[in-house]
Amino acid sequence: MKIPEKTVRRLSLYYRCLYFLSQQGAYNLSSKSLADLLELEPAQVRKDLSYFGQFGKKGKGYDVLELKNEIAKILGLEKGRKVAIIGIGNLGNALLSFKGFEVLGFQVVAIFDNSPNKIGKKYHGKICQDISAFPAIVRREKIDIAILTVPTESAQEVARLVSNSGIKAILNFAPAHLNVPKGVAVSNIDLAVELKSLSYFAGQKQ
Amino acid sequence: MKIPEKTVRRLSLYYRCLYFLSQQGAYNLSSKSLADLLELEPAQVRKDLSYFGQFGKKGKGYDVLELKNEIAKILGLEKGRKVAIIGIGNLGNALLSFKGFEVLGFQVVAIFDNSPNKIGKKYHGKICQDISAFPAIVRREKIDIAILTVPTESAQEVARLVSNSGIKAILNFAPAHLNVPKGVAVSNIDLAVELKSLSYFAGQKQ
DNA sequence: CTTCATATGTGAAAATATTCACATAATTTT
DNA sequence: AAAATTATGTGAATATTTTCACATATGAAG
Repeated sequence: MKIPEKTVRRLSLYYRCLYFLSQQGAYNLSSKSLADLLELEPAQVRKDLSYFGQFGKKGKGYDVLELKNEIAKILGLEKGRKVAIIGIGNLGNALLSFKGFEVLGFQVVAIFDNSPNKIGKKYHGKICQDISAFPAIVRREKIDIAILTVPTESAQEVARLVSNSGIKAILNFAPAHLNVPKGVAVSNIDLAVELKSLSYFAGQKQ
Repeated sequence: MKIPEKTVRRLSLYYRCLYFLSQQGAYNLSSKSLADLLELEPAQVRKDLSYFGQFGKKGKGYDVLELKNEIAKILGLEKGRKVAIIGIGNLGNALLSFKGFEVLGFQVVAIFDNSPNKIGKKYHGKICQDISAFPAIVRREKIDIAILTVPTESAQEVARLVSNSGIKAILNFAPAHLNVPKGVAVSNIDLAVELKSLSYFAGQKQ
């Protein structure tokens, strides 16, 4: 069955809540209490989960830890996804310094650039590789996700290289629409889009 | 009329395309060519624009510069939105070093933190202010948008302070759901959500 | 053991969003 | 100047997503 992308995004949010709740020692919760935390409808939570199975108990609710683990399984988090960062500029470096990857279950196994000044140098303990070695290293290291922090001009070219290397998921920070083959998922993080949307709503509301 | 949020987000994408096209000297385009650039349907483009007026010419298409300016007007970009950054850690600093704000038509007019070590110090030419001065400075500087780069634990508290100061738009980088009064727009940029969604699709596709 | 309260899972209904298809008009071609 | 081509704007149709509402099951209380 085709799962709505919004459902998948909400699963990440559910996971975050369940993670915090489990840390706080909660062991049971209802779709209503989870929904309340995220300002959603209880039915939405139940419908989202129902795409993947039956995880609750009637009259009782969900076991926090169990549901958290089920969602981790659905999202493929228990596999310990391997990530590559391409483009070691300001943003790439900032991401490298981000300690949260491990906690999230992601592992940065390789970093790439095309600048001779950077190739071979160490950044946060990792040696920057030549982007031309990308396809080989993807295969060797079994990389799952590529994070693109390259200049806008080269984003499309790099996206093609990445797709051709067999990567199925790209997180793109460049403000550009990437054309990729069917079967490759692209998420875009675009500060400009967020700010402009907010600008609209700032003018609108009230 | 209530405009779909997805429409507003697409307007930002249209704007970006139009900006590039105008730089390349293009002066006219059809809904089809704009749609092709973003892998959308032409009817989608026309419908999105139709919420705000009639900007095209039958048999001809749209004037690139004119449409770009119309969208800027719709999004409130010609007003030169004023932005504050709250939380001058790694991420806040990285954003401060981002040169793109001005190009986007946004202006960082104030930066805030609550740490005595940071208050009064200069970061990228701007003096870090005490967060407790936020409400007064918002009013004085007429700030439109607050960017939150604070730790997850304090995000909700800061969001409340920000909302109470009359801010109508928040860009939140903390991995937390913010409860804000109706009328305040929140956009979330959450690396974890993006990575987890991609993890799902990386497992799925092919 | 029976009743009451709680809460899931899910078809059906409602609400939203997208796409179709066409009347209309501008432009180009012959 | 007529015909052909192009392309908008928009109601209607379709598709998708969300919400409702209820049958069903569990646990607690009396």
